[in-house]
Amino acid sequence: MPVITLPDGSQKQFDHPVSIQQVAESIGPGLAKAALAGKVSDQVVDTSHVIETDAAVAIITPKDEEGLEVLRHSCAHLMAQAVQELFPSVQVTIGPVIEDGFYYDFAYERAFTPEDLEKIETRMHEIARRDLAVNRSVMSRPEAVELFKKMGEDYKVQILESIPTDEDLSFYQQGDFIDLCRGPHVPSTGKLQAFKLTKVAGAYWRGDSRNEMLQRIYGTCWADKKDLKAYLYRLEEAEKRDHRKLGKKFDLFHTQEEAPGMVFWHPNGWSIYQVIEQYVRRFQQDHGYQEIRTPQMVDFSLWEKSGHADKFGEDMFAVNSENRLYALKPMNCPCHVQVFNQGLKSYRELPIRLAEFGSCHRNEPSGTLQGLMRVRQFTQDDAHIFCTEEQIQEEVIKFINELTHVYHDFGFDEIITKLSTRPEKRVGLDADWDRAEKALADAMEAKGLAVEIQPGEGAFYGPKIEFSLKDCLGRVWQCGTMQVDFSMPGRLDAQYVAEDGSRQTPVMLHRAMLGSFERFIGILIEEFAGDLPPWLAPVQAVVLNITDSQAGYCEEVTNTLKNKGFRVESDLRNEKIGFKVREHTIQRVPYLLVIGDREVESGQVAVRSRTGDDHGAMSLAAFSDLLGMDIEKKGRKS
RNA sequence: GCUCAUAUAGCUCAGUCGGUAGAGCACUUCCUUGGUAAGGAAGAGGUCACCGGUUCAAAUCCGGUUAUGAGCUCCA
Repeated sequence: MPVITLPDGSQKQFDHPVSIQQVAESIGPGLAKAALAGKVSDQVVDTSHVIETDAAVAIITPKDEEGLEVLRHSCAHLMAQAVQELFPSVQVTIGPVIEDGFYYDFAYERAFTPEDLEKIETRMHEIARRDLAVNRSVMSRPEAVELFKKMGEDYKVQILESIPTDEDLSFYQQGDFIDLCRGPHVPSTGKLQAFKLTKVAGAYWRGDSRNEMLQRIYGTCWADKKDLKAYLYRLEEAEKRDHRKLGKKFDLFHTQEEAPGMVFWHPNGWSIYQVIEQYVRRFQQDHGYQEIRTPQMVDFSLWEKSGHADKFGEDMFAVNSENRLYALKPMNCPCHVQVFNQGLKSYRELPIRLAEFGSCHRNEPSGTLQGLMRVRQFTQDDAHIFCTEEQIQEEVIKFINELTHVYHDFGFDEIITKLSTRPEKRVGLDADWDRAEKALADAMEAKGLAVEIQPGEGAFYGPKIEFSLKDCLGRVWQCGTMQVDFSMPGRLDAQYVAEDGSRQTPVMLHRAMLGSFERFIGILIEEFAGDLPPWLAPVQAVVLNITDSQAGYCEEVTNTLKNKGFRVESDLRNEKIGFKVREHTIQRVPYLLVIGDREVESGQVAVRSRTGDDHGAMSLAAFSDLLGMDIEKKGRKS
């Protein structure tokens, strides 16, 4: 005789065991129709789940986050069923829910084409209209193995074999389609209405590149058609902010076939780059760093000594000259150790913080290149901090403070922070790894950051904190990093004289705030959709004349502002003012200064912003203050 | 690196059944001197990514290469 407690606190008593569906019906027909699943003591279950004892129960509908997940998961099954109906020889593997949708991996003798996707989607709608009941059943492992062997589903058999023998397995069947699945699922296929298949791509079986490649079909699924439409619209809008598109539109940079993964910066793009570099240079000077510059390429033996040749030798650009093998530096650390090694260092000097805007080359696999986000030549705002073990935590906390400040100046408040721990292939003693990981975790905790661990994702020489940002499509890119390294200083013979006169090996902290200028600028462009704040904008204001007669005054105004350090241009073309306003507005120039006879006479400028706001006529001094204040604010959202 | 897709004028794109390429914008010249998101006219501009094959004939069909895009793997 279960007593059901609902989320609003009300209770219902039943004199027999009840299913979630029955509970929903007892509340109302609308809810019964909308019910996708239930929640019993925080566990999501099918609507057919029967409750026998007192419990807290919630009915899950498409409006709930969990409901959406159930829909998406069921949609993956719906797709698998459609694919098997259309392509009977296909083998199904796995089909999980992802952000905004789902995918399912299939093994098939050929790749699916865009036309196949259309057919599959059409078939999915047909199956949904059949409104097949989705039934859960339980089998023992041997039964399940036999079933899938009979069906010729070799991949499913492999999955089953990796599940412990004693566990009972749940299955979901809709029509002729049956799949191994933990569930829960919608009660019937008719609940699936608003979905769309978005793309097909290859994916390795079990995520291992040594395995065969499967066909992965991605789809999206929503509570209703309105939400689906809104999602597709959001995607379209996001694509308009793509830094590669905006890079062309604003004439920032280009790449070309002769230099894959390397950037040709145009004047506008280089202006952004320079402003950022000067900002970071100044910031680091103010925070105890010394800037250095090290060679672009060094003898291969140094990379052998540092351990990089061993792990990344293939991915370095080699330069063979006069019978000597060099490598373009793929990173700056070994070079920084060389600078540290010059002269005898005392413990009194530590920490020593050496910074370099280091240009690096890495021969990244061709398929991984992506706009400015993943390139073969990039420049890091790199620095290495040589310190004692006792100083690690303080330095890490100092760095987190600095990074947060800098990101805030660029308008980023949402930083994804993760701790990556020891990988399988690594150098150094486990005891060192223990201490290094702890030092980073402790510093994160001290700064109130959630310590989310990515096991095995650390560098081969040490663990790291990763600071990541999202691009316009929500893809996460690592930017900042803080890495503890107990091994490289020793390998490269770095030493200092300790208090007791003994020689000690310093700890080296590798850190970058922005990561690479290329990636950071790419994200910056997408974050602001090209509307860069005035302190970063390549051109901060354009001075426009109405007719030729004001040309002289316009140039005077432009020069005055340039002399104050602003980035200002004049546009004296023989075009109508509306045309010029439109052009520079599209180019997202923060301010337009319009000058006609009225302004010449009063010695003022008429100020208009790129948002279309009319600031009216003002003196040049007043405009300088206005722009100056904007620049002072940086990217901060006021 | 792997799977799939794509590559036509500076940019965005069209190009049917295989018959030597087209639009808008941008560019150049001329007219226009106009007060806050497109004034008008004329002109120039392409070895259809590259290499090879099929064909009387290839932007178009086939193969390869390169680059780009999406996803996977990787990422010091």
